[in-house]
Amino acid sequence: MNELGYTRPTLYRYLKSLKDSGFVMSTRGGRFALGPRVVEMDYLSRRSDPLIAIATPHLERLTAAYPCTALIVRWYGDKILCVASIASTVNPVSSYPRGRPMPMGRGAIARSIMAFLPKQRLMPLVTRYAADLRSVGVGDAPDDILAALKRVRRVGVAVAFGEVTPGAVGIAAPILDAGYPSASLCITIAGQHANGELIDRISAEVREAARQISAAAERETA
Amino acid sequence: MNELGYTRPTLYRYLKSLKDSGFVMSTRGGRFALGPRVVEMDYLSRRSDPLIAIATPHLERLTAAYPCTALIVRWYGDKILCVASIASTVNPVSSYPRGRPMPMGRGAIARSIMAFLPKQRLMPLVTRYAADLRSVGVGDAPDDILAALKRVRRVGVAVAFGEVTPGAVGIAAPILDAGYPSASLCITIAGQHANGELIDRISAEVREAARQISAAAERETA
DNA sequence: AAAATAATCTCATTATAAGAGATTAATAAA
DNA sequence: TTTATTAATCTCTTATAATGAGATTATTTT
Repeated sequence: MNELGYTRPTLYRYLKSLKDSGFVMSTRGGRFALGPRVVEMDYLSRRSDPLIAIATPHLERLTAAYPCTALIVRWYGDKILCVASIASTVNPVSSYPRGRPMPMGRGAIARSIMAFLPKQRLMPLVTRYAADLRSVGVGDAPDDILAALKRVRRVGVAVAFGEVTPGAVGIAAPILDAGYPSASLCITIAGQHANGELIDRISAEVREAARQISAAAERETA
Repeated sequence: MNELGYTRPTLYRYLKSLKDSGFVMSTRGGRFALGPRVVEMDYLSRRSDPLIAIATPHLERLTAAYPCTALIVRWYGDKILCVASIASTVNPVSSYPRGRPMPMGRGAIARSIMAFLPKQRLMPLVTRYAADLRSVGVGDAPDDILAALKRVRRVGVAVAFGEVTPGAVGIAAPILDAGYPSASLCITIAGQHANGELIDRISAEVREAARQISAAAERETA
């Protein structure tokens, strides 16, 4: 009542309706929690997402080849969200399970997507996240940032050192749908394992895997 | 329009509203899919569920000890749903990821819960799922079924051979909240590995783990 | 460039949700 | 066990918001 300003009978009906439809459930002590419908819907979402089906074998292959965490992160226009994640080790340096939001202004994933955005879509983001982008050393002026993103676009992968998780190196390449980024494939490795040669090798693999996923997804949804 | 009988402008608004709130997203070719909000909500649900937090170490311990799949299945009054699942092997005999509904009339999990239900809650289920219960050999008449459930209750675990997944043995014990079953802990092993001695050993572990989870959950939510 | 189709908007009507208050159930105190 | 207190649920009127017909604008297709 305090939070939403509705009266008792109204909230009673809301909660009853949400309970009856399974989106909310009541727990001990008159509390409420998200209900079974949420769990089922995410299951349906996972099962019906062609991107996850296509990408999973690649994530498995990459986590088998390197001690890393492999992620698929979807781009939803204004935010990015991990939708699939596999780790080689039980205690990975970086833990981004499905559903955990990722920052839009920092990290390899965000840059791998921004670098492939058309200028019109990109500029509002550069403005909005200017402080974040500056703080991680991408560039000070908008022109510097744009130049850095142009380099990412040319190379096809973005690399970030501890921008999202301290001590973790992220290597990400965009998954493109009709030329526009719809998601990103990212490999995260522990900073102490990382050296230039390893990063280059993983970068090449990530770029190629993202390319294959893009092509397969495009075939599927065409 | 065919499915729901609404007119075009109404469905346009529905879809727009669902898209704006992120529950639905549009995909290539004018199609729709479940959106980011669903994914985020399931993440919140996982993070805030004390049962999952408490049970996860037990699932990890059990999957490390035996080649099996360990599940936590929540009971929602009228249906049961897997909410947490860990497998020892990459290709487990039985695959029940989070969100996949489980049958209510068959299997160790269903029986482990039904056996601990008060008679008033139990009877409608026995009637509703009589055919299923009969088909898996629990009993023919309601009295036989009740007697079988009473045995489960005395022993504290339910064991089922290939009732849900052919070739899989399920061993389940209820997680009790204030004396009432709220979930079930289940270990699934491949039928060919199973022998009486192993099943007895796992049964004892499952019963004890479920007891510990119940006690810890009760302490948390009291 | 024109035609056809799909997407979005406007507005009057209708249906439905909101809140006030009453009633019933559940819990605590005597 | 009875009474007092609090919480949960229900009923009904009013006000609000959703609906669908049709118009308008955008997007493809020819």
